[in-house]
Formats: sequence, structure tokens, C-alpha cells
Amino acid sequence: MFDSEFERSLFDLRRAKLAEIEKLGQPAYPNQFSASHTLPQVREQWDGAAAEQLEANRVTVIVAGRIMAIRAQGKAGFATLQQGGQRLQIYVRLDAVGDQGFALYKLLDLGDHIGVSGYLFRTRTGELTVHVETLTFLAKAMLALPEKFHGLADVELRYRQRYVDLFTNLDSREVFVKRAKVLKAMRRFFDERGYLEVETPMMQQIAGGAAARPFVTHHNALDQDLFLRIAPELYLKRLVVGGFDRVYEINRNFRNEGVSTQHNPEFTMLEFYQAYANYHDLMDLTEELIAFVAREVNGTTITNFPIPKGPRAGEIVEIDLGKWQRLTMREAIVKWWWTEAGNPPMIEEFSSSVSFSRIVQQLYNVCKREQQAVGADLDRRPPYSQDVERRSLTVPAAALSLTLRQLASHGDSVLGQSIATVFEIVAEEHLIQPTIIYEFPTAVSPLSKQKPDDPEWVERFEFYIGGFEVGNAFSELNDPVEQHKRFEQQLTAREHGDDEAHQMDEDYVRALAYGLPPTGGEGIGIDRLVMLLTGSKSIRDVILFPLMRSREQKSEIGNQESDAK
RNA sequence: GAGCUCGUAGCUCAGUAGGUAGAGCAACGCCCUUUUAAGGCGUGGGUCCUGGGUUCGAAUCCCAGCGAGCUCACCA
Repeated sequence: MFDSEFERSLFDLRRAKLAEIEKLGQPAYPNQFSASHTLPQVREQWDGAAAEQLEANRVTVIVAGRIMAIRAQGKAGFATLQQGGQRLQIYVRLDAVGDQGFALYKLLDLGDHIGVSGYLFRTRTGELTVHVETLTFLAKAMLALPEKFHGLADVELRYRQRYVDLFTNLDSREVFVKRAKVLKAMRRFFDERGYLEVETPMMQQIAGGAAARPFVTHHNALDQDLFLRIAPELYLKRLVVGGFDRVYEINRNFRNEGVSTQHNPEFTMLEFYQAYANYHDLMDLTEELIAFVAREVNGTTITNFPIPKGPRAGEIVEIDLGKWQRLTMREAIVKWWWTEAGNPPMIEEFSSSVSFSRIVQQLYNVCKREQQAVGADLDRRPPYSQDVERRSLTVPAAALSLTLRQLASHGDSVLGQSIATVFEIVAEEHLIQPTIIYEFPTAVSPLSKQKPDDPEWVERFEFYIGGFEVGNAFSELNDPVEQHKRFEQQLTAREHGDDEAHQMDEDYVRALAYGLPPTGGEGIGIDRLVMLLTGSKSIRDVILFPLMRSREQKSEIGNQESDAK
């Protein structure tokens, strides 16, 4: 518990002060305090009250809070209490609180919790202040608070000791208040539209519904391995089969992958399903939902957001969550086609691996030329921010080169994957303003329904904001025979080394065999949406306790107990 | 998994032509009855992330490790 001798001796000192406080007749750890107002209530009600008004009609309040600043001044003194994210100053003077009360005041430290009763007034400088008449000790801070002006700035400490971050950095607290509002707004949105909120298994025997590697755990009594879910999708659709036409679930998914400013191994996802709807209905619903949540949380659809990745990383852009554009994946590739690569591809060229190879080759040639122009030593890719002009071509070059080889050896079976790769390379960085990208290759969408007129493409869309994907939706594949076939294709991919390929789920296919009505379903990354709405540049800033590598624990408090006697 | 950057007092940070460490806040003592990053006088507090190496001498230079941030890869 203690990081140093400094902390250990401070702890001892505070214990001694606690003993002194008890001698004054105040319990060291009282178990209750009845306040008349919270600090936010006091501020709301009397922030506008003038000094004369408070003098004429004396207002007595009983409030509690944590001491965030304390300034003793001889036989009087001030302190600033904090509660509910707000602050209120108190004024303590010997002739008002008496010897015992003032003795207690002198034993108080930064971080202590106290209760006071007294009347409101304004100081010379006009600050609303409680003129204290009685002081009640509530709990002691046994450790030193961070520096009062800068707060806790070390990001590692802010994540590991979030409890300190939350009361020292009120901006941090505000993010999580907003996060709660996001969840509340979403529930309201779906509840009002007749969706049923449900909870499906987090521990699953087959981790399905997404392409990702799962965490494995074990049930002792059943002696059976289980997976933490990577998505609730397959269970939610079973519920639609069961007759719950509209369901949603907001809960954690777990994916055994790296961490980044947009990824945490456990993250919160909203998934919802609506019978008799298709992906076009969901596009409308998505635009409505995001704008609704933005207005509920921020009062506006405008948000200022620091772009977290890509060539414009760090740039703060104004995003209007009420204004959307829609493009097919193929249209997006054409729209953001590199001008250096010549004329953009024609739609027909996406339909065979031979013609698509030529498209990929054109992009790859640009990378080669640029690399040669910059210099042959460009094996290592310069950071985006230092070389925006060059479009930082080594990584795209590597991906494009791999794609070319795959197309050459596997032909049409990797066409879908290749198109998705090209989309990410040319288009993703441009998707700052809300954009729906629809029509995905069937090969990368094992759970989506094909377009009636073109079985190589599915009725699926993803939406992008701020340069990253926020949600994913599709018309659900409800043909059990086709679903079984898609699972088998995934198994083949798995055998070829794709350990993120979907597993076979026979029971899910059986559920479909009972008849899933035409259904649209969608998943939205809540953490990312919260980032957008709070202007946070890292997902860790919107997760209370992000995953951190474990650290050695130091001496325990129990040891200190015995030492202190 | 890779690259770049960082790690000095409880906190926020100084300190490189290599000479065994400083400031502010916090703490402790004293003064001060309208202050607010209160003020004044005084005091204590550091395995300079860890382990090696170079050197007469390392917070500083080199190597390895640990932790973190960022960028990238993977994904939502």
C-alpha cells in the first residue's frame, strides 16, 4: 500500500490526528450524516443570490464534502468542499465554532470528509460561502492528495488509481457522467420503440457472432472450457426466432487482441435486432439514434473530436452527428481513388479476381513509385504526422503486395477480402464525418443476407465517424441451408490458418431452421461513441478501469497495523 | 507483435560539454479572524524505474530488462 517512507510516516501522523479528533468527542469513523442539501443543490439554488439578500433572509444549510483546499489564517480559516463534482467554500472562525470546533478544524487535512452546518454569505470577493457554526468530522484521508493545481497528470496513475483521478480531475468525472447519459439515452430510444432489453450469456461454449479470438476460461464442476463472448449476436437472433421481435442488449464483449487508443480487450457493445426490417431500415434508425443520443447528452449534434489515427491524427475536427452520407463500399473506393493511380476502377472490374488484380496493381505501383522517389531506405515507415504528403506508403504497400499474391494464387475465393482491404487503404481515413458504407463482399460477411440480384454482395453496412468504425449492421441471413454452407466456408478458412474465422454453431443453424423472420440487426461500439461525444482521444479515457499490465504490490496495510502499536 | 518517446521527493516538474540532486505544491513547527494556485519565517523528505557496463567519477553515456504513452499491425 505504501509507496515510500513519506507515505508511511504520513499515515502514522494521520492516525495520531485521528486519535486527537476522537479526544474532541468526534468518532473517527462515524457511520452517518444527514445533510439538508448536496453541494450541487446549494449552488443551483443560491449561486445567483446577492450578498444583501443572503444577509436579509439568513439561509442555514447542512452539507458534506471532501476538503479539496484548506487555508488556515490564525483564528479563522477557509476550506473548499467538493461533492457531486462541484465545490463550495466554507469559512470557519473560532468565535463561531468554539474552541472544540476550531481545534477540530486545525486537525483537518486535504482530502478529509467533513460535514458542516451554518449560514450562507458572500465574502468580500463575492464568493458564496458557508459561515460554519458546527463542524462534524466524517472520514480522514490517510494519504497525500496530488498537487492541487495540476491534479493527477500521470496518465498511468490516472488509469490505475481512477479513484484519485475522479475526485482530482473533474473533467475526467464529467466523461463518465456523460457515458451514463449515453446509455440512458440509448435505452430510452429503444424502449420507446418497443424493444425488449435482454441479457444473453457472456460465457459461451462457442464464441460466435464476430471475427475475433476469444478468451478461454474453465468451469470446474462441469469440467468444461468456456469462452468469454466476442458478441451476443447469435443468441439475440435465437430470441427473435423465439418471438421477441425487437430485442437489444448493452453489455461487454471480450476479444483477445491488442490494445490501442480505439481498442480495449473488454468493451461495451449495443446490439439490437428488429424483425421485418432490413439494412435500409437500420440505416434510417442509426442516423436517428446517433443524433438523438448526441442531443440528449450534449444538447447538440455538433461535437469537436481529435482524430485518433491516420494522416490527420491529433487534428481537432467539428463533426455533425446529424449529417450523414451514404456510399457503397465500391463507390467509396472510386470516390477516394488515389489520383496518382490513374483512372478510378469501373464497377464491373470488382467482379472478378483477374480484373480486380489490375486495380490493386495500380495502387501498388503508386506505392512503389513514391517509395523510390523518397529513397530506397524506406523500409521503415515514417509516422503519419511527419510525412503526410507521402501518404506513408510502406504499410499499404505491404498489404497491397500480399493482396496481389493472394489474388494470383487463390483467385475469386479471396476477391471479397481483397476488396475490403482496398477499401480500408483508400477510403477509411476520409470517413471523418458520419458516413454509412454499405454493400459488403459476401466472403467477409458470414452472417449477412445476400443481395437478391447479386449473391457476391450482402445487405450489410458499417458506419464510420472520426475516421474509425463505430457500428456494423446487416439484413440477417435466415436461410439455414445457406448459413450452414457459410459456416463450412469459415471452417475451411480456419483450416487455412485464419484463427478468427467463425466456428460452426449447429444449434444456431437449428434455430434458423425453425424460422427466423426477415430481420435486421446492428452492433454499435459504445466506448467509441462516448469518445466522439466527449472529445476523448483514447478509449481508455472513457473506460473507468482500462486493462493495465499488472504491477508488483508493495507492503500491505496489515503490516502497518502491527508496526503502529 | 513492431517502431518512436518517456520514467528524478507523495504530486507537478527543473537538472546532459559526466563531478554522488533542486523548485513549487503537499507534510511538520511558528505567525496571521474575508482567503481562494492566500501570505511570512523555519524544518524534514530522494534505491534519480531495475540490473549490468564504460569511467577516477553516471540522474546524465552504452546494453539489457520492467512499466507507460504514442504510432502501426489486428479488430468494433
